[in-house]
Order: sequence, then structure tokens, then C-alpha cells
Amino acid sequence: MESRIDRIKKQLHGASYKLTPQREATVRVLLENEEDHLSAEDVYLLVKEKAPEIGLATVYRTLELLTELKIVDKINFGDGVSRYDLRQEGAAHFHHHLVCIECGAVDEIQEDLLEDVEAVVEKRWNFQIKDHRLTFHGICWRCNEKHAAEDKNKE
Amino acid sequence: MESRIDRIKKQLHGASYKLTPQREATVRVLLENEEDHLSAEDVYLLVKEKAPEIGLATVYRTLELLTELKIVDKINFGDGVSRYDLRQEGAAHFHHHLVCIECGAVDEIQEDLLEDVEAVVEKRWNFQIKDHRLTFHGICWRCNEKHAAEDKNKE
DNA sequence: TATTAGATGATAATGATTATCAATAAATAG
DNA sequence: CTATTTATTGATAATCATTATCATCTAATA
Repeated sequence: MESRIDRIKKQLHGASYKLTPQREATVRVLLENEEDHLSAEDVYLLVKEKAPEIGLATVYRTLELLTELKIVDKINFGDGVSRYDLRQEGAAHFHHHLVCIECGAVDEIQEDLLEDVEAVVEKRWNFQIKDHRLTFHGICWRCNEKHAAEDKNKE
Repeated sequence: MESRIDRIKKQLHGASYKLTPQREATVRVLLENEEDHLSAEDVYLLVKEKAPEIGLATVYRTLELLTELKIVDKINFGDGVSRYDLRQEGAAHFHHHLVCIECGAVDEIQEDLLEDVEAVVEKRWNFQIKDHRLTFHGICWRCNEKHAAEDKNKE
């Protein structure tokens, strides 16, 4: 069976890049921390645990490379740092975020919500969609439940 | 008739802020350059034309204030700068972007594409949506037409 | 083995944004 | 009306994420 890392290796080779030990360590950190929306600094610290000799610049370079090859998505929640998410295989278009404006939590949705919307956009604006970003800002289920419990206590 | 700037003035007063000359100049620049996705630097240079004594820090402060009051949206297209868009009145949820990966153009869509999608998200994930960001990346109509013309020439 | 191109690590440079602080302006108290 | 407090501003220093530089190292090839 072909592992995820093997496939990434092939993608790099296809673009004539090598999977160096540093790049592999970086990819492994991303694989082990999916759904965590790590910043470059986060990745750096985690890689350092396994491979202390790695430099921050190399992590940045690797993340940039992976972004160019569309192996990771570089996303921005407006807090001043870029975050990097491994793409789910074959599911680039099924990955959205719910950002809670109360507690700051970021949840993910893995579901194609936009199929119909994309068809409209492509036709109406003659725009060939290659990718998209959809983020909702609001109040998450945890905060909603907390408020519901508080309201109950008041009665 | 109540002008747009009057309404913004009221919003500021409601939150006990004043519409100082510097703030007014900044808002006017935003009003006169809607759809342009100005960066803080852009706004600063435009304000300076009318009011040369204004400081960059004041522009940043004003934009931050307007963002907090949800008078403008602070958006990020991944090019390292934040951009500021005046909210269309009562249409916060009808404002999306098409970013062209070839020529870099950013077009706007003023249309509620997400009504159905939002209903699904609110119900299925118990998430109270307050706002959203939807951006499509792809190839714009201009580049599409250019390619079509080129293909025609080849024949 | 010598040579070359690619990659790395340390660190300096950059650039956007934020913090600081003295000077002003505006609001309020006396 | 003047004194006093408070908010706001402009200049600029500080911060922080990211990028560029450059000498060194590695791996592939001649």
C-alpha cells in the first residue's frame, strides 16, 4: 500500500524536488497534526523536537514549496500569522472553517457545500474556479451549549 | 436624506467615539474608492492628498476602529497586506471575491450565494453564523477571453 | 575524485503593524 | 470663563512574521 508520505514524495519528484530529511520531518509534523492549523512557528517547534538542527528558514521554505505544489493550503484567520493545512487527498474543495468569535476555536467541515454555488459562479461570471476559501465567523456549538446551560440556571 | 457618512457618524457616536476630521477624511477615502480593496498604505496616501498632516498610525487606528464596529471588513488575499472594504449597508452577507491567479485582478460579487449553505451549517453544526468570507481563486473572464482569442489566432 | 547544482542553517534585512509618548484638541467640572 | 481631565493625534521606536543573503554542506554527476 502506498502511504501518504510516499505520494507526497512522488509529487515532489514530479516537480524535480527531493524529499530531504528536513522536508520529510516537516511533512511528518503536518501529518501528525492535521486539523490543527499550525503556524510556521508551530511547525518549526514541533520539527525541532525530532530534528533539533533544523532552521526556521528551512521550515518556511518547505511550507512555501508545499504550498506551491498544492500539497498544503496556506490559510489566514486574520490573526497575523499564516497557517498551513495538509490538503485532504482529492478533497481540496471540501474543506471549510468555522471560527468562533467567542472562544477562538476553529472547527473544520469536510463537506462539499459549494457544488451548486460554484456552478453558478463559473457560468455567470465566466470564472474558472481552481480553488476556494470559505470561512464562517460566529458562535460555535460549545459556546452555544454553555449559554443554553447558563440560561437554564437562571430560571 | 441621511447620507452614508452621517450614518457612520451615528455608529461611532453610538459606541462613544467621535468622527474627528482625520477619521472623516479616512472614511471619505473609503467611500470614494469602494470596490478597490485598499490597503492601509493606500488609504494613507489618498488621505494625505486631502489632509497632508495626517499620520500613518492614525490611519491604522481608524481602520481598526472601523473594523471593530463592523463598518469595514478587513480582508486578506494572501499577499501580505490587509485590505479594507466598506460594508455595503445591510448586505454584509452578499459580498464575495474572485481572485484571478493569472493576472491578480480581484472582482467582487454582490449576490447572496450562501443562503442555503448557511442554513445547513447553522443546523448541522449548531453554529450561529455572524459573518463569512468566501473567496474563489481561479481564472477571470478577462484572462479566459484572452486565451480564447489566442486559440482562435492559432487556427 | 572533482565539479556542479541544490539545499540548508544562521542571521541580517524587510515590511506591515502595533506600542509608546509627548503634544493637541475637545469635553467637562468648578 | 478658566482649570482639569480625557480622548486623539503625529512622530517614531519597537515588534513580529516573513524573506533574502551567503557561506557551508550534501548529493548527484562527470
